[in-house]
Amino acid sequence: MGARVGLKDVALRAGVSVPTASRVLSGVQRNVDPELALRVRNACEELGYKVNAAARALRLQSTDSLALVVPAIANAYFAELVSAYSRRLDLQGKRLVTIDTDESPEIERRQLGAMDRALVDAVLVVPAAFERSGAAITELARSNRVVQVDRRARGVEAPSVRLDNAAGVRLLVDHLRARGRRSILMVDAQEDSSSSIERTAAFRALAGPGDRVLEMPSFTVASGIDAAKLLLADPGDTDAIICTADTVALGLLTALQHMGKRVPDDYAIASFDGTYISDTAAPGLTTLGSTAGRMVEASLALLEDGSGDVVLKPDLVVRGSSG
Amino acid sequence: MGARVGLKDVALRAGVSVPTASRVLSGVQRNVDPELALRVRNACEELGYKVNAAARALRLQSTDSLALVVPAIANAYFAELVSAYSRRLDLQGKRLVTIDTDESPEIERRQLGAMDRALVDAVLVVPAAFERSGAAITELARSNRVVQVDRRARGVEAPSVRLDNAAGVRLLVDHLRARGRRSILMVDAQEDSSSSIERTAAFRALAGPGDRVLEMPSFTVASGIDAAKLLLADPGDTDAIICTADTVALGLLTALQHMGKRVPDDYAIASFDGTYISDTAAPGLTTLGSTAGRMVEASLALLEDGSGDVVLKPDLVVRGSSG
DNA sequence: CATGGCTGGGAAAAGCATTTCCGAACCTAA
DNA sequence: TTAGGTTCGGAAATGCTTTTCCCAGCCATG
Repeated sequence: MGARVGLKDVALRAGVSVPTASRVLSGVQRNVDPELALRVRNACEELGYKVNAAARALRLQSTDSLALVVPAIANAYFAELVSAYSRRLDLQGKRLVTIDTDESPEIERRQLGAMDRALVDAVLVVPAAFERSGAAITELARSNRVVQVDRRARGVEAPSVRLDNAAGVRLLVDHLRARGRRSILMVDAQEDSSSSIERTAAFRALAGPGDRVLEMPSFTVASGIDAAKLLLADPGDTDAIICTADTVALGLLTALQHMGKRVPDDYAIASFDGTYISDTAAPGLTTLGSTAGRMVEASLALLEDGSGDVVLKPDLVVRGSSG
Repeated sequence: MGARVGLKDVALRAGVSVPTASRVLSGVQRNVDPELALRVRNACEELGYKVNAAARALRLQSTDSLALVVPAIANAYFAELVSAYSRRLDLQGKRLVTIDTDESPEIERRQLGAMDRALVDAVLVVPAAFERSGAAITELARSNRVVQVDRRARGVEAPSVRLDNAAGVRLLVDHLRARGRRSILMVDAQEDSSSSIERTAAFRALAGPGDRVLEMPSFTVASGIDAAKLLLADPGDTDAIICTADTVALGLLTALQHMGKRVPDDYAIASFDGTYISDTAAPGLTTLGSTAGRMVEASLALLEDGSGDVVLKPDLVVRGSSG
């Protein structure tokens, strides 16, 4: 709405030159008479002037915003990641724009393709798939700074921050075995993602004869409920469960309880993300600690200094679900 | 990274003029020789050309993206709203950027202030607070198209889409009373928001002597758990509970069950949002049906045609939690 | 052969803010 | 009074794409 007002309109109204008005508004190359500065600011107010972000971005080759591309905002783990970035960047006076790819490499490709260096200064991306996300990310990395967060994609040069998933699996498996569990079921989802690939591979490497893996379609509470039904339909010797996401663990936990099973007595449960869910479930979920804060810091540092991968060591948070 | 390649570099390499290259890439004002078009496209490929979004936005006065400003992405209700918009706009070839204000009018003000017409074509905003969000939204509406979604702010002219909260409250209260419940507790949060104001007001207008309202700080599972503790510390005659958010209802439901109460026998529970949570909880939560889809459609229609408010009629979805 | 109708090229403007260059004006200190 | 410093204004360049204007070819049809 409204007649577009440009900086020259402001300058005209304030009775100053355009360079002077610009000096007043956008920092300082030279001192400006406070009287003139006031007139400029008043003129802005009266005319409702807002700097044109596109023109500014074009000239400055920078916006003060970063993009965060996540596969599923409805997953509590990513929602917490978004919040962590958002709060952190707000403190720096930067903005975060979040984009949801719905775990689809096609949507991801379209979104990344539209995101060149002009709209955001950098892109933090959680690749949807290990195999099929690489091309679009590599392409984007030609024209923009990119950091892969939490997951990565094959063949991409852009730096990454991620959890040491193998170490995480080891921590959980060792913990459950130390609690006397003999037969562990890993409930995973989104098996195309790098984190799932790493976790299931690590689990299989450690697994004994009674251990098995169950793949679900998505990281949702509903998947957890379905997993509980599948488990009880074919219980085997299973006495412990590792979920690769808190949302799945929550569904599994409540479904098992409603089907008359006791946790941790009948089934010990442990999970990966350390979201609010693990704290609020009853009993509390044994998980790996939340890495959101460290991921945020590490990825922002990578944006500054450049290359290399950061692999975060997990730590174990023991709660009631594992006995 | 890489030397910036502009359209003129592409034109040079393809051996055509800049206008011709532009014609090939960005639609059609005139027919172009297929042979030339191919040369242009090859040149783009070889040079890794990406159109500069800032320059394009500056010239065209439009980007193909909308902003959605939500108060708390971690709230399942808003997460589902984000997903719904995201999928819907992807079909139209548009992009959605999501911004989280953490329920803070200050963060909201900063974010909205930076969002002028150049970066996004329109802004869909869920105002954090009824009283304190108005100024920033009105200001933004001077230079950009704005629609208020789900909540609204006092004194803002921008059109809005929202639920008929009074009707929703009536539906839930009547349902619980029809099930024989005499004494209803409404558990609310984020009381500064317009939806909370409307819901609590409608509830108080219908309330009898045994009915009461409990205000919690946030729409989280943790708040639901805390509410359960508060309730059991002062049970009164309460035999039914209305939660103004599914996340709160989930925490409340599981906490009550773990404290030895039966749902719906001891407490009937009903909730507002119709998120996946209401489906997956056990027992299922009686709620109002999800309005995400209708909100998305109505708000996008408002962006096209202009003004007026849309108030959506709620419908009741009965599940096990209310008996 | 001539007139239209296409299509491509070159030049240029528009979109808007930022920044530099230089000249003009003014003030202070020697 | 003069040399030196400070500050503002005007003009112009830069960032890049899109679009218009007009001219020059080329083919086809009358």
